[in-house]
Amino acid sequence: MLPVPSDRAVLAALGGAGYRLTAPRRVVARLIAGQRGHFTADDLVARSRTERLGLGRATIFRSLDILAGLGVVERLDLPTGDHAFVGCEPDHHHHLVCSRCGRSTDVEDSGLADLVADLGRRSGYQVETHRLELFGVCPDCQAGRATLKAAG
Amino acid sequence: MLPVPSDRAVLAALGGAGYRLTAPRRVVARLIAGQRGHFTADDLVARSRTERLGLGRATIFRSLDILAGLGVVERLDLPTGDHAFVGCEPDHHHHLVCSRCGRSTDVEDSGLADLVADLGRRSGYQVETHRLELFGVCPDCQAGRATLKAAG
DNA sequence: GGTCTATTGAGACTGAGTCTCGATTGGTGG
DNA sequence: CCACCAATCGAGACTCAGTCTCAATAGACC
Repeated sequence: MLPVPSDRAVLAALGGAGYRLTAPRRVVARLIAGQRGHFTADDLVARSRTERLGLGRATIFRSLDILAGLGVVERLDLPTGDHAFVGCEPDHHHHLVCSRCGRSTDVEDSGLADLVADLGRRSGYQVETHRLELFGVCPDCQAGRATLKAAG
Repeated sequence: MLPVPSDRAVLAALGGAGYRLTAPRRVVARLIAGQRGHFTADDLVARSRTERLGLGRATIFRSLDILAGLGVVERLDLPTGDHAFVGCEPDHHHHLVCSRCGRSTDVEDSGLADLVADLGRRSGYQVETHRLELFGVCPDCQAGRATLKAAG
């Protein structure tokens, strides 16, 4: 149940939206598919450098921008203040992020929608968007089966 | 019901925690107390400059750091990705932020704690912290009584 | 294969936030 | 009221994420 999209899924999303399937974008897709948990733009830049993939800094940021727009990855604000991304399914949901290994799990809205509607009603605000982020320790890490953040 | 702490409250929090009540910190307290909605560190830097308050950049960042630690202000991640702060009461709660005027309202946990506990139970995660941010249009702005973000 | 336009990469640039370090000052004891 | 000393300050250098520009490149479609 890893929320990591395959590189094919990433490319399909790009193609479906009318973006060109360029060589650099294929590489980015592969990098994202290789991420187990959340990752920063700079993680990808670093991998691109160490693995001599030849991706430009700007290209990585641009690609992530597009993919975030398509909902293939989602922006995440870590408690540290860092900006990160996670690969995910493109519908509205929230993230439960492991503070140890970085792996994240999608969480469906369940009762939250009601709660948000209720808060809106009581406050008089016309709520447009909301964001719920949960941070904790995943079952594997609790069990000591610590899966490292580093990906293949 | 503005969640803006008075400058006295800010100073009391500092003093109570053993921090010195220096002249620059009094100025920062006054600036924060004068903010109606959320504000960035740079907003304060800018006001300090235009009003010739003589605050150093580092001092403002340091003060905000301390105050965030004390719970007098809270860090906020705007949907734009910017980092901002809001003055607030120092207990656990969440923010409902007006996307038009920037004013924010504290929201108590109500049903959220249960929801979070439930999500934790179902996912197997041991949830440590969570963050809920709501963005929408406040009653005043809906009514056209647009209160500008700029403060006194 | 040729064309046309989206895309790319290098690198300059911006702006937030941090760090250093000598100068200053609040708070306390005398 | 004054002196003392650690906490704090400000200036400015620095770092690092993210953006922008622009000439060169390369998908997609014919």
